[in-house]
Amino acid sequence: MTDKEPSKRTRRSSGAITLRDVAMLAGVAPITASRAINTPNQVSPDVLRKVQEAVQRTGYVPNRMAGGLASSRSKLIAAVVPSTVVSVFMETIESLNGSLFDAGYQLMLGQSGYSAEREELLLEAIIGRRPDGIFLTGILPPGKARTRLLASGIPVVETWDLTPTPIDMLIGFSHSDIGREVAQFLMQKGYRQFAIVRAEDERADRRTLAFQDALTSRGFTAALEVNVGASRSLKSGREAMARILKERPQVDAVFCSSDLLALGVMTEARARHISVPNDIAVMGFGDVPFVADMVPALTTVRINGGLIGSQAAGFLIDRAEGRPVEPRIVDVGFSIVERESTA
Amino acid sequence: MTDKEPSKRTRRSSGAITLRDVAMLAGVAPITASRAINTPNQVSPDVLRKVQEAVQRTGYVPNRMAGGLASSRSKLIAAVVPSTVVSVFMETIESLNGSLFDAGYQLMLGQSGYSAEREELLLEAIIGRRPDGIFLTGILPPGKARTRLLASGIPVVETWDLTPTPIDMLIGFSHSDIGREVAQFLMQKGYRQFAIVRAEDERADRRTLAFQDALTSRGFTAALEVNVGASRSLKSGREAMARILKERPQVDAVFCSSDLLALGVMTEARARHISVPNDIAVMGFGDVPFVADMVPALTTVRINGGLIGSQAAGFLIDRAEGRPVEPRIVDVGFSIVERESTA
DNA sequence: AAACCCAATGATAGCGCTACCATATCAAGC
DNA sequence: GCTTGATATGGTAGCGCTATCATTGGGTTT
Repeated sequence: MTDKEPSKRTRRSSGAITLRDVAMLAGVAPITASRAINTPNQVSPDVLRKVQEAVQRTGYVPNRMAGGLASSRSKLIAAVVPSTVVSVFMETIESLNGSLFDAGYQLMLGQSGYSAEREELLLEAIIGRRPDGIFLTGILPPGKARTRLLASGIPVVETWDLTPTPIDMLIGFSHSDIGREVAQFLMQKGYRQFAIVRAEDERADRRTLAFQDALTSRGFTAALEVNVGASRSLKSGREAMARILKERPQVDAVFCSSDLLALGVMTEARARHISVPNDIAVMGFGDVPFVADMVPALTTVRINGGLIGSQAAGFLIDRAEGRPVEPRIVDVGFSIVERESTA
Repeated sequence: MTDKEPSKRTRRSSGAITLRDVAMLAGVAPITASRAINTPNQVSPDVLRKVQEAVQRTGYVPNRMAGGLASSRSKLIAAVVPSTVVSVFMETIESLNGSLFDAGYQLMLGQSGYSAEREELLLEAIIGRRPDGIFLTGILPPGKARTRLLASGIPVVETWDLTPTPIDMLIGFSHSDIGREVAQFLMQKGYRQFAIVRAEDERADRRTLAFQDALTSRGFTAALEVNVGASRSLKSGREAMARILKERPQVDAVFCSSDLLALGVMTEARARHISVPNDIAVMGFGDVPFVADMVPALTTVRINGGLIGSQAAGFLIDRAEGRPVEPRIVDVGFSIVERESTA
């Protein structure tokens, strides 16, 4: 019970093994132990061995908070995803996380889509961690958040969209192009009367607009537009289909804002013994894994979400390590996957 | 170009506004500014106002790495989720993240399910951040990782399962109970010949075992078991159904390891003009949002994933803030949601 | 042989914050 | 008046690590 005995765990110290302990055990200075761990080719084989042994023996795990503070490099990347469980983004996040992990970075998750006040808190929480980069699902419109982010100086990738004025870096695709090309695809297939089922969402706006433009500029009647609001559920797809059949029964092709909505449209059609694609064609957006194997298999727009994630990781890591990224805007494009729901 | 001018951004310093800057502007000591920000009721109204003004004017955001290092409290929680995109867990993660955020904690994401070597690296990465708690999707079997985690002293919640020997805290439900109750439910409905479609997964094992036990103990023939391996896709559900129809066409009820597999089974049935539930009943597991609105609507086992997440957040926060958690094992149960796919 | 270089190691001084202890002030209690 | 105690503020010393600048002791070079 003497004070001499250094009883480790005080209120101040966490009591965990530190670099100092390892260095002592290995008989070298702390800084040398640090080098042995972080830049092993800067130390002699002998020192390396001794330090590695000490690490093994003690179970030492470097404290990344301390390291980050000292080096101003947190090795953390923050990702902001919408709060609605949209599995389309999962592929991206997974691939992002995987690529980051391989490079020794960790992912911190933030959810957007609540109140403006919470959005502000989220930004604060993110900046407070001093991440080496920020991944945004979508693009950030001008406003306080954007200004704040810009001021923070942290590298940012916006994704899933294209704009000539990104905050910093951008990896996405053109929603207008999608709207136009889907319209062209359907017209070319011989469909004449269109409907569009869409969520309340700025990107869906642009797809819709381009879709309509392509239609009317070729002399077609504008598509019947059904806005399902915030809910992107299968159920809203069914309800939308019911409305389409009531308001404009002659419709022969429906373009949906998401695969789930398309699934709802097909479900409602089936419930009413309307054949897809014989009576009506259906297209989705997203190409979630299971739509390929449904009956009928869904024709949809495929986005390579994994590519967006890994590419974003690459950009963010490059910037974090001081390498410039050029060009900063990448269009990963999209593809129309033709299956059975369009004949 | 004089050295006198403190040109801020050196290689050493990040150049960002620090607490010191804020304190100077407010005319108080750094420690007082710290209190004004973190424990405002410990300072006078006058000081509070001055500090808040200074924070506003400078756009100061506290550096959480520095704070964490000084206080040994990172306000970080690490969550480990399986790498396969399984949307069942998303609800949990979202709710976990939301609850944590409200309490001022951030979520760090780690993906498991790769190699053992990567698992080790993941654990290292997590411990290196000194999180105040760790959330595990599933339970951790005895082994190096478990030992390591235990040794780290970090509070851990395991979830989605029940075991009498958790690492620390546990929030889950009994897979055996599910297998048994589903069997009882189906038997009581009058079904006689069963099949079970399952993924290669230890938890599915236990559901299957209990399902079979319940069957045979009541004198029924054991269910035909189709193991779809690691792939939980709709496609494997279809293939499984094809096998069932070939190997044991008299089957009148199929219990699936996931809703997606059930969807596959129903899809294959429909493709072959076999009616669900008239010719064959189908049950899923998970109750993902859209299965309620399909035709026929899927009877399934519902897990309250959101509850698991918020409950876990509560536990972790309590422990992080020094409050004991008792009891440490919580069974959140499950419910069988009866819909149209079982008549 | 003097000058130089380079690889390996170490000492020092922070990074930006908070725990801990010290001090100052003032009202209440006797 | 003097102790007591509560409240408000400040000083100091780290948290565990790395940037930066020495220092050492061989080799090379001409």
